[in-house]
Amino acid sequence: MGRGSEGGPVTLRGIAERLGLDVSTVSRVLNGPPAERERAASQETARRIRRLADELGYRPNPHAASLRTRRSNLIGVLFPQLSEIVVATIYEGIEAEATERGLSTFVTNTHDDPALQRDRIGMVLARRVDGLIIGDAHLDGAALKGPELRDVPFVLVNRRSDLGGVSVTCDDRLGGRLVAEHFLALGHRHVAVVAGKPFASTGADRTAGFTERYREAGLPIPAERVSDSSFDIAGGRRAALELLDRPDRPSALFAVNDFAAIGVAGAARDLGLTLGADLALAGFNDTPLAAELPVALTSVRSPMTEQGRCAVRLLLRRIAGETPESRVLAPRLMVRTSSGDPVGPPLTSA
Amino acid sequence: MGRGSEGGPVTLRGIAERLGLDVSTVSRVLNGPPAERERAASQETARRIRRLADELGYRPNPHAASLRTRRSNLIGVLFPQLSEIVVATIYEGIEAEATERGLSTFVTNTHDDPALQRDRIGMVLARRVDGLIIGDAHLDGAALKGPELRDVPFVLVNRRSDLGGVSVTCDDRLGGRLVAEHFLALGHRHVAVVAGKPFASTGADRTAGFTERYREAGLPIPAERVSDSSFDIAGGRRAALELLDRPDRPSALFAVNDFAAIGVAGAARDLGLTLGADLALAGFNDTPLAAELPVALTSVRSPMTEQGRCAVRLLLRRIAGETPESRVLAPRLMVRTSSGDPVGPPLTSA
DNA sequence: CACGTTTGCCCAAACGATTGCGCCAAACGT
DNA sequence: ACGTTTGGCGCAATCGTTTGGGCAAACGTG
Repeated sequence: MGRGSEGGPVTLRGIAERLGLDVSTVSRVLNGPPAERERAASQETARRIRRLADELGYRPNPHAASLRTRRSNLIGVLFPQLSEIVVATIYEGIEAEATERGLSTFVTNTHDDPALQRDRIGMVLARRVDGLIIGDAHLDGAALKGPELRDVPFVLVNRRSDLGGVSVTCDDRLGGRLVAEHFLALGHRHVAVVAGKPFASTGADRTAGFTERYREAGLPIPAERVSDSSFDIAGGRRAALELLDRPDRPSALFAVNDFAAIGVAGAARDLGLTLGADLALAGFNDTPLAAELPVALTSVRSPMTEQGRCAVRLLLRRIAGETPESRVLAPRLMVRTSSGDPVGPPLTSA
Repeated sequence: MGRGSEGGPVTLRGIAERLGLDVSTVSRVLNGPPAERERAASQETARRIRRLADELGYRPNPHAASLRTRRSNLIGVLFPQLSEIVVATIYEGIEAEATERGLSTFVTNTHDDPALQRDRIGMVLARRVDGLIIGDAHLDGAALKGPELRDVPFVLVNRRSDLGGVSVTCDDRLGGRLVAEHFLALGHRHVAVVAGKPFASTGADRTAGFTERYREAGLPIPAERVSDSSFDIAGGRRAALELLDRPDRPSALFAVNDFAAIGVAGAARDLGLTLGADLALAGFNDTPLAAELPVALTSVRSPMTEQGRCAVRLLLRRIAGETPESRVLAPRLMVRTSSGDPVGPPLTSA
């Protein structure tokens, strides 16, 4: 960018002047909607414009355009923590789809702190984004109620909210059921859940699906067998110690997240339990790590990149004024060594 | 944003009109540099302006400002892949520091593909960023030579380039030496390296530091004991199989990255080797995972968040026209179970 | 040949801020 | 009493686009 061998800056005006044309003509040819690009000038003129623009390396100034059109082609993306691989992977999908569609993204971490959530929403709105993708929603939708979001399109991703709003999520409830089904088939009667944070629909729904299925099988899971936790290794470890270090130890454990599951695995090892033999374990998300762990981890695969891409597509439709349906993507159970062999006859009541 | 109970849009002009003032006055009071904020209006007027701005929820339009000032307060950030935790963590540092300083970031993945790198540099420049943080540099600096970067400030992070340019990195060479030192102290004569991609200074320098130290100790490492790899689990596994599945198996292995190390661990397991006993292993980056693995991984801790923050600070100085020194942050060796006990007398020639 | 209709362009007004300059009145110095 | 500051503002140009109107010439039609 800069000036093209003098003759004025490389802007529409610069080009227009060199060519003895008006900026409007140049604008229409270079940046106009396809229809206008054709009709705006003669073949010959259009060619000259495009050639010069090319030579000078013209790039439309997005600030000027946004100022005029009130459209920034920018979207804001909120996540609790980008260094979590699940989140990072979803974001990769978002970024890929956004780039393909000519959008740029601002992404920011809110650490699940409601104050930060509001704050960052304010920041991205101040940047005049066209819409938001919210990946850190809490079930109560606290940060979503603010007046700022009244008339800005947004979609939720990964986590839904009880407040409603367009969202794209994995079918977490079904994912939980799949694990329950698997454990039931293996004959596990006493099971427990490392449930994640209660404000996150991911953990809550996975837990709900799992317990629901066990209830249906006539084996309701007592409350003390469901332990909240953070979604990281340390959280899984803590919860596991609580659940496992007691006489009536469950024979199978469902961690709603692979990292929590890794923590569980660590705790199990510390307690002298062998995964797959003394304890069946399943995680969620089928992180690249899962299959590579010393004892390969049974996990529910959820389409993360696709979730991100989908969120962008839905957001674009929202921006266009539509109100698309929320999307729920199908999970798939990946059975591996950690869930071990049957410990008894199948308990599936179906 | 919108209109504040009618009376015009919430812009400087809107506010000025309601107050019977000129936009310039309002601008200076609200957005001017601290010095002007004081002198621009009387205490009383300033108060009225600020009150109304507050009531209406005024937010300066960044597009308008950028158009005028040619300063966008935007920076572009390039990384190979954000779903890699090392990268994601560095980015967290960048994002935090940037936000604190009123900057927003565009971050994008280039997958170490030179074509994509150029492409994305073009994209962020088209967005008129004030500067770039480049986290995907190749040693040959291929993507850095383009004319686009001639007059845009940038700093490298994580990886340096042979072309020079301001960078902030971990002292990777020293990190490699630390591991070598450790292995030597444990008496390992036959060692090997999972070296990462040769175009990344991280892997190259860590490998160089390691081999250098062994050479100094009079135990040069033959070339076939240094195996290139990708930085992920699969890469580590492949390289490890190549290095370990042979009669003259090394007794210690240095993987230049924790994920590669995890891959190595997997391969070792498959070969029936016990980490810490049959094979000493060290990784790099001290990922949160390292300490939590079934066999806790010895790893070199590198200050990742700090690297990100530092990059932003350096970039700001570059933008201000200075030419700060590159920074090299100190690594620290975290010894854990995976490197095991001594296998012989110390070999340290020092 | 008169009369619509394209074609091919130009005019000019936005969009919302920033900033050098100028102006007027009151306060001040001598 | 008369310049000179200084405080407190306003004027107006500018950044680079977009876009609804025009307007003349060329063209098609009857």
